[in-house]
Amino acid sequence: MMTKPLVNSLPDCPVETTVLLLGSKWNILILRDLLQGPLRFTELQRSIGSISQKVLTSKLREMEERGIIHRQIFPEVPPRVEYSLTELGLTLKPIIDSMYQWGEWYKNQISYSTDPSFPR
Amino acid sequence: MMTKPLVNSLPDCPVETTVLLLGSKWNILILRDLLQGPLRFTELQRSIGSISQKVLTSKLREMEERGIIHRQIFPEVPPRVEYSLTELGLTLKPIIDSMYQWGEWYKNQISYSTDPSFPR
DNA sequence: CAGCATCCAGTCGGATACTG
DNA sequence: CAGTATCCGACTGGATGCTG
Repeated sequence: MMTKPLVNSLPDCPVETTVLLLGSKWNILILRDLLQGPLRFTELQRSIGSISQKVLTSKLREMEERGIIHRQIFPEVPPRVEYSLTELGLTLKPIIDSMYQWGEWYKNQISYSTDPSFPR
Repeated sequence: MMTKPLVNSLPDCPVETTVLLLGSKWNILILRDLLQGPLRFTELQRSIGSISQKVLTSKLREMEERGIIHRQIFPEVPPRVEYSLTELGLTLKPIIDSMYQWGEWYKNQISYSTDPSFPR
């Protein structure tokens, strides 16, 4: 299951390690979408919403190298490629979940506090 | 407690909202360190380890604007400034915790799998 | 469809010098 | 100590055109 590590020597701090492996905001959004199940390239691009083809490709390659996602090629015409999470990728679910929960809570706070009928 | 929102309209997706508010890797490391208690500017810079003064300043201002951290100035000579988490900042703890746990687990996996005596 | 190659603007972030 | 100001190189990421 485990492929090559991110760098030769990981940071001492576990949080820093995680941040390093997660990478950018794009990687997190890809992760979020693939947690719902496998997706094709174009589907992923659409579900993320605003990512360019070039960036999506490079982030997918990066995550594949790190053993987070799996790339399945179906030799058809037209070509079909499906991306899915590896076992390792799935282990990141709790992090995405905690982000989801916080984001939901935060958005509620915001909408309450900007609601004119918000109690004082 | 709640200050001005990050943007006028937050993304629909809670995960994306969280990612946006967290910002960069630097913000996360600042958060990690301030979860241990208030720190002065130089202490923070040292505990993060490799951040330049310019970046640290800008990230602190950004997080202050978003209501995540509090900046306390003590009118002394030499000047003293302490940074701490706000109530809102503290609510992010579960996210950092989940990152910590995952990172720790991951580092263990790596070290086992590269250990020559790793059982087959 | 799922890319790769190229160009190019904008941002990030380090280094350095200076200040209340 | 805790910054601000400036310069500048490196990286990020969008747009466009082409391909198996």
